This record gives sequence, structure tokens and C-alpha cells, in this order.
Amino acid sequence: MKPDPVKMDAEPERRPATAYEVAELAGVSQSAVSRVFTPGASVSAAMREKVQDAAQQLGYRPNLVARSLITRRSSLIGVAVPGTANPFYQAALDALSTSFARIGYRVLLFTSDPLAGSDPILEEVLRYRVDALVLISTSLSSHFADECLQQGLPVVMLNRKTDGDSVPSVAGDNRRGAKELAAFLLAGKHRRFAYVAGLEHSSTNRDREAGFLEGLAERKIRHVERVVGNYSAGDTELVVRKLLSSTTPPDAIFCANDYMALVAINLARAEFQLNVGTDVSIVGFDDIEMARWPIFGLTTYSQPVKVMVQRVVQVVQRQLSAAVVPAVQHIVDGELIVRGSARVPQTGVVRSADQWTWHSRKHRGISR
Amino acid sequence: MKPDPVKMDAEPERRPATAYEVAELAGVSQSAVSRVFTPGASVSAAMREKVQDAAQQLGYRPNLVARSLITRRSSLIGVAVPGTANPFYQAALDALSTSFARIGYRVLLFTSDPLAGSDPILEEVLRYRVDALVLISTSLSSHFADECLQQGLPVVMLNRKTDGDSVPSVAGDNRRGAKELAAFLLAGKHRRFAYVAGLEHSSTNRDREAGFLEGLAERKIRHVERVVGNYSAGDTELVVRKLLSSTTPPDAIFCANDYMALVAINLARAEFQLNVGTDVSIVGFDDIEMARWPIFGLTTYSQPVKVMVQRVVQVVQRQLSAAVVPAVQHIVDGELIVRGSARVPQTGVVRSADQWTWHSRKHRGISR
DNA sequence: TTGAAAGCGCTAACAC
DNA sequence: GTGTTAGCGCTTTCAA
Repeated sequence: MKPDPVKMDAEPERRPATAYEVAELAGVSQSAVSRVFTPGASVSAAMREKVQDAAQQLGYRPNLVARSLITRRSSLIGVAVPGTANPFYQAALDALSTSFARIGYRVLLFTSDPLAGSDPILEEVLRYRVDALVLISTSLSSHFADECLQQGLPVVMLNRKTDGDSVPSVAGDNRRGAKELAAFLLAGKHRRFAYVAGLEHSSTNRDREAGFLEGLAERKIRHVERVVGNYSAGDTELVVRKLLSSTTPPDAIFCANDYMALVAINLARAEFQLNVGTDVSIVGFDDIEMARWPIFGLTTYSQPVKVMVQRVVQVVQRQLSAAVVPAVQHIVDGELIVRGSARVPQTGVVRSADQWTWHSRKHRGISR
Repeated sequence: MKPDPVKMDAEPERRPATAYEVAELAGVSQSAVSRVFTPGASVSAAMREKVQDAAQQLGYRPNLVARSLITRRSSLIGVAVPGTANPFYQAALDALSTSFARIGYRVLLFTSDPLAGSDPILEEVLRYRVDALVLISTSLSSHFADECLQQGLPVVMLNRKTDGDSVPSVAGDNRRGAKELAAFLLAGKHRRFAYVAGLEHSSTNRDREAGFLEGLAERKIRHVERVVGNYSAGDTELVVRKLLSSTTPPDAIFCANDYMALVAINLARAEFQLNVGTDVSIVGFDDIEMARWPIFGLTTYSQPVKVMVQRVVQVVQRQLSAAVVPAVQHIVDGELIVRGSARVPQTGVVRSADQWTWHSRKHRGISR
């Protein structure tokens, strides 16, 4: 119940205290207050104490808006994330938020419509003068990319690439991963293959599809049943149902990501009473947390989110400091994680850390 | 390949254009530019066109930082969300971001450590002069709450409450829901009950536990095996394993949220070969998307995220406009959704929309 | 080390 | 309807 030390008005203090008010109370100049709250400024101990005392009393907090205006840096990172339930995005966003927080940045969130273009939303972001833009599985018009480039605004894509090489990106090894999965399924003596595509225009989907087909083509497999799940649970359920209802259903299904694969497993088991891993093999891509839940036991190709995010942060930092940085397309290695959702080949499976992995002959024994 | 209309320097334009530059190019005053970009200001058509032309050429975008400084409104909502994989948070964050975007606000994201207090992070948020604070399943020291109150900063808790009534909150009907689940399990003739607790100090956990025990007590059941899962997958796996390994394992397990319940189902099936729904009944709380996946078919009590978020937005808006608003604790109704993970009682199950629900005798026939 | 003064880019009176 | 003039709360020269 200690009384307000400054004034006893009935009206509650309606606006936050300013540096000027602190200065007045402490009997110093306003710039002295600024210095006390600027790391690495030169202030005497006496001054620091006086100011901090006054600040404490008034509940003063530096106004970052005002600071941003003059420093031209907001310490905000705009992050676009698709508005779907795919746990991969949650993991990525979480890691991004945590990693950037560690180096003094906050995340300004933008939910992007996975179907529509994200330009209008990003247009908005720029007004907030974010220091950088990170796009999780979100595409970008090249026009907009140019504009950002011109304004010197760092942009990085996570889990997606642009067509040109104008925007740096960090992604998993989609092509190789999908190819390995194809080789894995081939080695497991599967015969009838199906591909459940994600969003048609996403680079991840294209690369994974290309890799998968490429892998199959090496063994002269040309026929692959193709359906489109659009990375959505609803669509996936529909198309996988169709797939499994066929008179000659596939015995190997590659879903372009884990989320769709989980939906597929679910459907195969609950609706078709299939034993996933023996009656039908289902594999995915990402290695999200639930993939390793025993109930799913999804065989998949991993995308190490933590590593990818760390790389994103690096790229942003580099762009922030250097004047001009080449727009590198970073590829983060993954591994084929063997669990129970697909028939396991006789050879090639090895113990690695606390899980089983598989490497095609071509890649076996390649040291890293 | 159209040349830069303003200057042809080799150096790329390094900073965004200002309203002043636009004004100069258009041959008007800077405030005219401001007006053109202020909805509802009075500008002639001719002026508007001139200005928009110039703005277009320079790639001008109003600087919201500068605007915030003077309007004292940032159109930013600080949102704290726990850093865990629970899909409920993803759904809530998503809905929050979308709903606020519709009324012109953006989300400034803060990942809160679910264990540690969130004060230090929130301290940070205040510096950004967010217009309001939404805490998803995150607690708040009463000291900090007071400080926000005093600064006139709206704060709303989602899916959690404070001890006092100082901070408004929006939550599901935890107590009643848990009580209904108890009644449901009782009606299903279960005998040995277990409760998997969430975070000990969270209000949701306390209310759900209280409701569950209360429901059981009405039928003189006093013994409930209690373990703590802390809303985490790892902890939950450990304690549920212990539960099921017992010589007299429970035949009914209530997990304080769906996420833990899914982990439990998973474990019971994969590790103990139990048929969930007959050998053992498992129920949860939230009704997250995956609860309705056939593979899980989780019987649970629903928390309608969309509705809850809509309510949060309302509360924030009210606080933003009115001077003083009483800190109401909003409770959003849910329903007991019957699926396959728990033995179903003979009576009380009714078809509602496209799913089955259950109501205890006490609540049957209550019209809404 | 400290203070005075000049803005950062914009909005909001206020005149015209 | 349009321009002029003050600031918003802070950082940053520049002198003292």
C-alpha cells in the first residue's frame, strides 16, 4: 500500500513515463537518461544510480518505437507462416522465435494463406519497418523480392525456394531425400507406387516429386499413380481414400510431407483395416515429432528444423551486416529414418544414434 | 528495364522513401501525402492521384513506426505462447493472428517458457508499446498485472486465469467439463480412476482436477491415482507407463488435456497392446483436430478455439475503447464429445451436428 | 562524463 | 481542401 511517490491524483497514470520525466525527477538531462539505458554508453556510477532510481519510481521503460524511428532498426523480424495445422510449421515458428530472441529480435507474425499469394500481407509488413523477413513455406513474387532487395531488406525463405536465385533460402535436401525414399521402397520390393503431392506450385513439392520419380526411373519404374493432397488434411483424406479403394491399390505411397502421411496412415488403418508396413507402405518427409510416436512409426526423410532455423538466423545476420550478400540456396542434409510404416529392405539399414536409418548403395559409406 | 526516375546513382536506393520525398516529387506539401494515406481524410481526387503517382514511383510506404510514435498506438498485439508442441497452441495462435489481422492488428510473438515465469519477457513487450497483451496458457504475476492495469494496457488471458480477478480471461468450462467426464466414465461403469495432471500451478489443471474429483466424489469415489504429465509428451509417457505397468492398472484415465491423452493412447496401444476403449478408457480435454482422427478417436470435452479467440478479441476491443472495464472471467461452453477411446454408457449419448455428445442426467434437456 | 540542440518520419491542430 | 507548424520520445552529434 505504498503511496504513489510522484503524484496522488485520483486518475490513474494513463501513459507510460518518458525519459524526460525521469530526467526531471532525477535532476539530470534527458540525454543522460538515454545513456543509462543504452548498453555501452559512458555514464558515471552516480549518474546511473540516480537515473535508475527515478526510472524505477516512475516505472519507466524506454520506448522502442521512438528508438526505432531514429536508429532505423526495429529489432523486429517479420515471419510469414501458413495457416494450417501442419506441426512442422509450429516447430519452425517456435525455433525461429526462440533463436531470434536470443540475439535480440522479436517475431512479428503474419499468417499467410497457403493458397493465395502473400504479397498483400507482406506489403503490410514493410510498413512496420521490420529488419528482415522470413518466409516459412511461403512463396514470394519476384517483383516483391526485387523491391525488398532494393530497399536493402533481408529476406530468407525457409522450406521453400524461389524460381530464380534472387532470394536466399534454406531447405532440406528434397530431391535427394525423395530419391532415397524411392530407392528404399524399391529395395523393399514394392511394385505399385503412388505419390501424394503437396501444393502444386511449391518448390518443395516439385523437388520431392522430381526426386521420387527420378529414383524410380533408375529402376525403370515409370508408372506412378499421382494424386494431390495440397498439404491439407481434408484433401489428403479424400485422395488417399480414392487410392486405397482402387481395384489395384498401390503397395507403396509416398506423401510429400509427414502431415499428409499421418493422415494416410490413419485412413489406411481405421477405414481400410490395413496393416501399415505390411499390407501397404506409407512414407513421408519432414520427420515431425509425431512421426516417431509408436502409433505412427512413420518412415520418413528428416528435415532438422533446429539446424535449418539456425541457418536462417545466420543468413539473416549476414545480410544485416554485409552490404551485399549472394543469395545462396542452402540445403540442409537429412536422413532416411526407418520406422515401421514401410516394409524394410534386407540390407542397408544401420543404427544411428538412437534410431535406424537407411542409405542407398550409392550413398553408403560416404563419410561426412 | 525502366530507369530510376529520380536518380541514376550506381548505389541502390538504400533507405525507404519518406513522405517528404513524395511531397517534393508531387509538388505538394508533406501533410497532403499524409492525408492521402490516412483513411477518411479529406483530399481532392486530383491531389490523391498526384500523390499516389509519386508514391508509386518512389515505392513509398508509410512508416508505421513514425505513425505509432505520434498516435501512441502501434496496432501490435503482444501474444505470449508456450513453447511446446501441443497443437492447441498452434490453433489458438493461428486464430488469434487471423482474427486480429481482420481488425487491423498484427501479432508480436513471444515464446514463453511454460515452466519459468513470463515476467521478464513481458517486460520486453511493453517496450514495444503493444496495444494489448494476450497470454495463451501463460501465467502472470499479479505485480505485473497491476503495472499493466496502471499503464492502461489491456491484458487478456486465454485458457488460463489469475488467482485474483484483476485480469480478464477467456477459458473453457474446465470444472464442468471435467465433472461431466467423470460422470461419463462413472456411467460407463469404470472402477479404477487415474488422473494425469498438467502443470501443477496452472489454473486449467487445478480446475479440471477439481471438477473431476468432484464428479467422482458424487458417487463416493475417493481414490484416484494421480500422476503428473506437466502437459509435456515426455513426462506423460513416463507416468502413463508407470500407471499401466501397475498390477492393478486403472480402467479409466483422464488426461488434463488432449495432447497428453494422445500420448497416452499411443503408449497403451503400441507398448501395452491394449485396446483403448475396451481394455482401458482414456479421455482428454480440448478437442484438438487430431482428437477426431479415426486412429485416435478421442473422447474429450471440447474447447471451441475459434469462439474463445473471438471472445478474446472482443474483450481486447472493449478495453481499448472504454476507460475502465471490469475484469470478467469469461467461460466458453464446451461439450462432451463421444468417440471411441472410452467405453460408452448405455444412456445419455445423443447425436449433435455430425458427432456424438453426452450429457449427464443433471444437464440433459437444458436448453440453450 | 554531461547537457544542449537537432532531428528520425509522421500526425494533428490550426490557419488560410 | 491544403499548407504551416508543432511536436511524439528518443538517439546522436557537438560543445562544454
